[in-house]
Amino acid sequence: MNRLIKRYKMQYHFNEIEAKWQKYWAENQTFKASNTSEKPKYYVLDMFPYPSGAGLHVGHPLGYIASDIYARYKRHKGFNVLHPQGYDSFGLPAEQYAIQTGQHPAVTTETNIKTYRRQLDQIGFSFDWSREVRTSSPEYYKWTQWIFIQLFESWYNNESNKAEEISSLITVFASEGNANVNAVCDDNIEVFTAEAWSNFNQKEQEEILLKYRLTYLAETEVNWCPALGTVLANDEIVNGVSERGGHPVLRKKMTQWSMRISAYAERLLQGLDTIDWTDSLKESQRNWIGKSVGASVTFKVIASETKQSANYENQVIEVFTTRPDTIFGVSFMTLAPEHELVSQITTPEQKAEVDAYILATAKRSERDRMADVKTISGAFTGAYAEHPFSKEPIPIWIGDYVLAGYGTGAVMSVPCGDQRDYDFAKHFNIAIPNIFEGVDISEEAYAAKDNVKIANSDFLNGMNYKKASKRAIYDLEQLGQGEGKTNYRLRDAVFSRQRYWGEPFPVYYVNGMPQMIDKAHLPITLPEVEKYLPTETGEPPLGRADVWAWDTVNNKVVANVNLSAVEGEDNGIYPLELNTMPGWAGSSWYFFSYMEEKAKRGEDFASEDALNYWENVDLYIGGSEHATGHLLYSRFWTKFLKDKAFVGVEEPFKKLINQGMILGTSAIAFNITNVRVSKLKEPYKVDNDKIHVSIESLNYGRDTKVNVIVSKEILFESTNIKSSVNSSAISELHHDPSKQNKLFNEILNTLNLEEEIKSDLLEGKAVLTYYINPIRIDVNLVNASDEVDVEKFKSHKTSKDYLKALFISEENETFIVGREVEKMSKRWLNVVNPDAICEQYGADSLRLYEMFLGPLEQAKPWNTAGITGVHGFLKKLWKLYVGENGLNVNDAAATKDNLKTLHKTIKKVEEDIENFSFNTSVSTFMIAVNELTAQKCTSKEVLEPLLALVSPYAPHIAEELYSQLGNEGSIATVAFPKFDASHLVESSKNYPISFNGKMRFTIELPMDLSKDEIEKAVMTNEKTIAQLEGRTPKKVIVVPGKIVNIVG
RNA sequence: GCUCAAGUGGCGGAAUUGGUAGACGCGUCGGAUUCAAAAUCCGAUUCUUCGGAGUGCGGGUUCGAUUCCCGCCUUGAGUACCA
Repeated sequence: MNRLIKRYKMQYHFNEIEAKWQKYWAENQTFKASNTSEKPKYYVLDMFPYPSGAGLHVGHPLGYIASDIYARYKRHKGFNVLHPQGYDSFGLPAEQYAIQTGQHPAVTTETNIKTYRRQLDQIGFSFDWSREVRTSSPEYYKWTQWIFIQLFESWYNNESNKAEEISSLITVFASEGNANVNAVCDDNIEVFTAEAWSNFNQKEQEEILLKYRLTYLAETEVNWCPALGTVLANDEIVNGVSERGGHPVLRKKMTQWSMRISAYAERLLQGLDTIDWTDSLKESQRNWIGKSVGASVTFKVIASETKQSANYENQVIEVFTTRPDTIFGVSFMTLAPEHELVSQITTPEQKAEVDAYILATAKRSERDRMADVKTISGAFTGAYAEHPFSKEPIPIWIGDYVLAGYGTGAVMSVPCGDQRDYDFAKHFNIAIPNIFEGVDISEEAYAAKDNVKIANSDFLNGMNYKKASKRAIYDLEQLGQGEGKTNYRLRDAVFSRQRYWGEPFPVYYVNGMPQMIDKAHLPITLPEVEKYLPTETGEPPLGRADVWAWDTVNNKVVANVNLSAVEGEDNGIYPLELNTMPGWAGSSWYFFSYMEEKAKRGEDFASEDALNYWENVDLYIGGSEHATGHLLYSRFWTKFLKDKAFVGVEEPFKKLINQGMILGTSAIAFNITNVRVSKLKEPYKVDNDKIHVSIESLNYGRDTKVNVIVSKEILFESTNIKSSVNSSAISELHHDPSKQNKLFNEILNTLNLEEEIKSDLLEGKAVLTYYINPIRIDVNLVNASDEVDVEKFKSHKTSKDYLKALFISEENETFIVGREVEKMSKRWLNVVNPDAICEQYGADSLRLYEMFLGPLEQAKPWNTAGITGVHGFLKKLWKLYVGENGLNVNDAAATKDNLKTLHKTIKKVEEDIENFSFNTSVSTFMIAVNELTAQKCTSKEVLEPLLALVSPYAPHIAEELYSQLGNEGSIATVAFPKFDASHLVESSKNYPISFNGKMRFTIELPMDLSKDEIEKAVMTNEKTIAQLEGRTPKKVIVVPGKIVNIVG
């Protein structure tokens, strides 16, 4: 009995060990970061999760494990590490759940967070939970509201190139008007004098200031769905109706808050050069910002020679061009079919054609119009524009290759310099004037800017691109028909949402003008509502709140009944804003909040000391889907906060790594339905594995209700399907009666056919026909060899449709599924939950396996099959330290081989972590343990440092073994072992001997031989002589320490 | 269409500045142990006509190419014909 207990104690009981150390870490606050330290700082951050009701699946922790390894590694390397975690807990799913169930989103969010926390804790992350942040907690969103107010109180000064207090702008307005103000602001602001400013009433002044503020109210076009009472994103709309429910959607103007992110376009672009992000990510931000330098040019619309119409007067078309140097090459204008001028300038003769074209365009998606470059289409409006210099008439066309959403929605078309314009001109027989000296444009346009001189262009003749552009802009300015312009695609970001579960705005309205609530009264907390839907009058859910008015006398939120009912009467109580902030508000600055200890987040969102100490995030890991949303907005807010001296850094994230998606491996079985027997007109023919039949009569009378589920191999053998059936394929198959195999026989038996029909079938006078329909089987019912536990499947909750189905297994009675890699989702029954893995194999196995799957940044399929490999490794590791009779580790001197293995491992693991190549480290550990086991190593001198190497990857087992070696406390801050190259020095080398570059055999030679000595030794070797078969080599290449290559 | 990735055994994937392709793990096969199973351990495992061939395809540079260059093909992700 004692022996059994002892034996039990000596085994690797991961569940006990992991629970023990997780408790230890929590109780001892092992990973609590300090804001004062002698050590250098290092800030490792994950993109915080949205706590959904579904909980974590194995895809979520991938990035967390990687960042945790890095954080733990940095602690071993002597850094003061900040590695916090929190929740992005405002969001749509909680709200939708609330709409369905009436449960308060705060309640479901709290429940979900508990689940997430439990799941995260069981994986053993070294998070400093004392600094947790939740975007939906009032203590946190107080500061989100405060930042919003700061944006409202700021304008962007182009002279100083930063955001400044709005008061400085008011001072300028009062002293000299706005004529000399160089600000980022709305278009079309009227110039006023100081005197005019002081004569404006308060409301007029506020209206003007709003055009300058960094957050402002503006009319924005949105996709309004009246039936759902909400605004939809572009991809929520399919064919003009809502994806959910298919309700009509209309474009509607709404007054919404916007963020003047365009003010920061240039700095957001330039800042990319200073940060260590992947090129592809930087590139997508560059594309999103979309800078192009060129000119804006105004063309007057004129009547053509004969058609005179009043409509044309004073109409102009504004275009933006990056090639003002080619202005004399313009031979037509192209407007987007949606351009507002189209209806006004189209001549009666062209109206029918233009209308038809607009209608046709409206049916095409933007993606469609974009991807299809082969189909050239367009219509002539009948109207003309006047060339600004030559005064020649230029025909105005519409074409769907011009998009309304970009720039002005109009193009000056230069066919000789732009391939799309060229193709369009060719197609519609429009002139293609050549304005390039010595360039042949008979086949295609010449789009290059360099090494070409402009010709046939009046005063631009002989100039290059740069000079001609400059001159053209100068002359356009003289005419008042253009100016040099830098265009950014980046548009101001809409900041209002018609939702409940988001940050309320700290805003109330007096005479329709927004007023900010003073910082002292923040946070303005979410009011209670009885339903989370929009109001019947189309107001956002906050319109349902009864207590949602601002009392400016007592500075508190009061009941709506107190609002002045009578026009003109003012009791100091005003309506509050009904919109809430978008999801990205809270996530645009949370990384600064972590820098301060929770207890000290009162007076400021973080103290100056804390912000100065931690500066910015050293390493940020998250998904690439945030490339142009979160990662751009965070950079914007950081730059703004820097301008206002609230933080000290220009960029939030120094280094950024995207983890790849983990895909699911679906299990696919084949469902056979609609089984019929059909009489044939003439005998079937089989040709190239295809069965040709001519059916005389469908069925022998009836449709059978047989439902057959077939194992993969049986199906492939029995039918002409040769490889995997596409997951969505449904195909009708005629069964080849000559193949009287298991599938055929089993179906036949269940059909209970009359003898006559049966014999017809067997004689080939009739044919068996059925549909094959791939169905998914929950991956948790399938083992590593793709075998399904059929009995379990029949009783599983996902199988109710197949209760009466006939299962046809392989000859050996196993049931095999096909595999298909697709996105991991509930819908495909391929979700693997980390809980089950932690329970069965332990957190250390999960951590190692997620890393072992492949390179962090690549998308990869999850297949539980391989987890036994890493789990086996952990068991071997354990056995290396703990034998059946107790600890195997002693003070024995390390052998040369022991040290070689250890230092080889130190070197590789350190390199791997620095390069974020975690998958290769796991292999390295396996090799090290295999080698040390073979060497029967028991030396503490070797085995203790090995634990520090393993600790970032598999922290629980490392802690346990470290303590079993007699150490006190945690391994977490033990120094990372120092690599000593002297242990890897070899005295001989096993030289690969190649013939014409192909390795044939190896020869062991001392390392200190000279080139000639190596050549001699190799050439006199009998294997070489045998390989040469008497030939004399032309050349012998010797690279000492590397290779010998014999040519000839 | 454009941009960015990526194509290596049955599978996930290794391979330093160009120098032994397929490390490590899974799976499979064979063996040991066991009454049996689990667990564990050992061995084999790119293909091959046994000469060789081979890293998506076709060229090139080189003594030597998974790696560098040119041209293509396929897959994935993003996308906004950016004028």
